[in-house]
Amino acid sequence: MGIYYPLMPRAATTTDVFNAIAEPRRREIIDVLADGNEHTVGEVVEILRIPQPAVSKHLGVLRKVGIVSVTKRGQLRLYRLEPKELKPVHDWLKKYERFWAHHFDRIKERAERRAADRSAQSSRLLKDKEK
Amino acid sequence: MGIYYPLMPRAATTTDVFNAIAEPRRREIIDVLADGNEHTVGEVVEILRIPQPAVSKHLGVLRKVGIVSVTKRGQLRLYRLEPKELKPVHDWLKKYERFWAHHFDRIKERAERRAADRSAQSSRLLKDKEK
DNA sequence: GGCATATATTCCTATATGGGAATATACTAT
DNA sequence: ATAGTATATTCCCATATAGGAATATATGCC
Repeated sequence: MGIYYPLMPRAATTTDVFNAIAEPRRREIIDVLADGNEHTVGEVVEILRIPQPAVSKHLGVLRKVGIVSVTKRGQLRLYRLEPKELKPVHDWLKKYERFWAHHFDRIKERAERRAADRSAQSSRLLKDKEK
Repeated sequence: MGIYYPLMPRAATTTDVFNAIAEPRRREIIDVLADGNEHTVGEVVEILRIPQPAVSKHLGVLRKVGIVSVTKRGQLRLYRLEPKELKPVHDWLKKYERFWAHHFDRIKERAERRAADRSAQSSRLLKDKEK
């Protein structure tokens, strides 16, 4: 008896692309595959100087999420980037692009004006507050 | 005695922007702040229907990373998005944009593919040499 | 002062790491 | 078969959650 409380600890790295690319080494691996060609585990190991088991594990995470695909050739595993899987991240960021893309447009200007107004107002409100 | 082996478990969510935005609820919070205006914790709570302590904690993470800034006004905390902090993610993704952005630009794609082939070839040559 | 409101913090716990070391598996060549 | 190479998997463990509940810390109002 008793109520079942479903806990939600930190999400698995294989949950989605956002979690998968949070790990720096995985981003490095992705960067190695960025040329669009297939690369063996050994190549990644040699380029990044990361222990082979670590590379295999990270590639496993990327594969589960779909960011990379694998092809067997003999004893080799040829990993290839599936860049379209990164698009959701880019799409989410699209909304914020404008904030740093155009430094001279009205957005920043308006934000600064608002901040100035509020600053004046809150100084007034918060005046004689001391303890 | 024995050697001290520094372990490196999963990085903290406050390590960098990539880790901070891996959590879906934090992205939702960011989206609420996306209008560029200041929002109180209560507003976020009401909009997203997330328990207040959870919102405060998530905002704390975002603040540590610098994605949001806070201003006190009375008992209120006014949170504001600092979108420029998201730029590193966008910059990293820039490299992959071409894979989904220009589906009709065959010329550019082929040129890049050829360049990639060349680079891969020289990598392989280098590797064989070391062996 | 006394009380309500807004927000932050603490305590708890199940879960998921990422790295190292060792081992297993699969394939190749002789 | 035997040995060697390429890659994956397993075991172990210190660390960091995210959520819920309860509590603490302001601050505002009368």
